[in-house]
Amino acid sequence: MKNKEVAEVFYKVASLLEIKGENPYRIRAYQKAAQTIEALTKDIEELAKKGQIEKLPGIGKDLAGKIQEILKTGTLSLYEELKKEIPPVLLTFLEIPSLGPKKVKVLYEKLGITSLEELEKACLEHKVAKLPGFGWKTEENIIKGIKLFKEKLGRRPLGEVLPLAEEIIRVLKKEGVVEKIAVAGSIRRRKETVKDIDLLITSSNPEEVMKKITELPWVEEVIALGETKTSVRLKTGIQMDVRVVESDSWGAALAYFTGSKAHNIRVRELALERGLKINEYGVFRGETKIAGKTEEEVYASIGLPFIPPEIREDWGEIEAALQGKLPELVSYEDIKGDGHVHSKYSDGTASLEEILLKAEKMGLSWVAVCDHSQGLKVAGGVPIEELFKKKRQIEELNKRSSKVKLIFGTEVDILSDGTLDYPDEVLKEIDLVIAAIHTGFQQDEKQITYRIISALKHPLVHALSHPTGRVIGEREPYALNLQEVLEVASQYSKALEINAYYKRLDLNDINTRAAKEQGIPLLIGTDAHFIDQMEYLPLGVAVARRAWCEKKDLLNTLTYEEFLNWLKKLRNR
DNA sequence: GCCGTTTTCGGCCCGACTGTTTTCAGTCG
Repeated sequence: MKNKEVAEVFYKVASLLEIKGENPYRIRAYQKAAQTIEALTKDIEELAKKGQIEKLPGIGKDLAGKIQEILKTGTLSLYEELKKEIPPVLLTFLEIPSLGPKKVKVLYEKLGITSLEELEKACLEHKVAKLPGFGWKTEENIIKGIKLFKEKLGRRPLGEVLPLAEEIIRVLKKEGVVEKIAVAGSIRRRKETVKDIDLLITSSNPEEVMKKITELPWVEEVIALGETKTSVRLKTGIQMDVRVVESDSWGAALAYFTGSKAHNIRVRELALERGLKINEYGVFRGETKIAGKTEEEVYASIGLPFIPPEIREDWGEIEAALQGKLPELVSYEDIKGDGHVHSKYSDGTASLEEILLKAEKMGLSWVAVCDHSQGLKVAGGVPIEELFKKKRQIEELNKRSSKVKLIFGTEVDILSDGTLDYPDEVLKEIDLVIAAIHTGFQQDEKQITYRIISALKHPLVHALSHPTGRVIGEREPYALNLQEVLEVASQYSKALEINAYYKRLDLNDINTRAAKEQGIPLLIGTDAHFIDQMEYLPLGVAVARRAWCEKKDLLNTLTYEEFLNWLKKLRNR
């Protein structure tokens, strides 16, 4: 899949054109195309071969040609030309808060700055403040911005920020100054990483709310303080933006601040076609406000059904909504089991009893205990004799437990030659066999793909755990031909895991959607090594929802008996 | 650079806040 590479070139071209001061709509065209390509569930090379790229939204003759060029030559002549004009290091400047394309251009042209160090030095020597459009305040902000950038305070995993946002909401509710309060932005859309916390509030006393916000114990610094909008930086480094609106505008504001930007643009364009104007205050025909109190009302005003936040990405939801073909997304309430947790038998910290108890508290009816296999010594892989002790203990516990059942499973290691870490006569005694790669990450694409495909074809294997091996912000996916893996999984009806651990979320949203489109069964597993990590289950559901999954797409929605049946039937195929 | 039952040219989403200027550009979401 070259999709990511092609999108990356377009994003960079867009940014370079921005610094150059090009036509903003031309820039948007590149950004829009990059987004479209990034979100494709099909291989761009395949589409190109079939001559179908020009059918993609926002991609015309010119961009189609440029995609062909990238696929053919590995780069783009326009991009190479632009790099000669504008040093690509300036692209990193754009990530510094308070610096945008216009200011970066001035810094480069007037002071010849081409590195972060030079920029910092120029600020300290007060050369920057003297530039047109700059001042001492801007200079200060750039110095601060460089510091933040160096600390790499970019996007954080959702699983890290969501609990903080929820805690802040709890505290504000307790203070009693807010009427309605909700989180918006990419957190509400449940994107796997988020840049900031967006809070939306209604209150009869906005000033009081703003004051309370700036006084919260998590706040490090106040960035902006206005009548309806306040931005603060929290001690963890993340930014929080708060908007206070009239309750009459709640729905319009919530829709507006939930985004995504691309989704909002499409919604507004639709509104314009219908002679309406949408902003964060409401939907207007001329001067008359015709909607805004609820999100449902806002969507209805332009003839659309309510679109769930998780799929507001302009990945086809507008078209689906117009045709009445929106999916009925799976919900957390549909989930009956966790497909992958670890116990003390391997490197987990919880006993089987504790897992059972936790599952009951969470309202689950089954949990698959999939410990590591014998060879994975660093993760306390379970020797064969121990395995059967575990099996007996699970049977005992299941007899006594009526509400929750444990499933005897393993996360068997796929060895570097593609064979499995338990012999077949052992594997066939295990009710759920999930295969995974834990070693040899450096192997080339051919070998890793071969290993995974061999495992998927193995008649005793049910599923593949954390299929791409990525760890958010820490480790890239291993070299893998995912397209081939999907084809084999589909052909053999094997399940792919949505690993719900907050740093993995693997498969991710786009890949999950590709799997779903090929009819591949999906299994959410928290991969919990500590008992509380089972609470990451909703993050897995969020990935599934972002991938347009319905109840039928997830094995987790099956009852205990139904799931056991599925496991058995797969082996009898 | 894309796009089209008002169109093949002239549009292209919308507003808050800051900082630098004295009426608005730049940044951000």
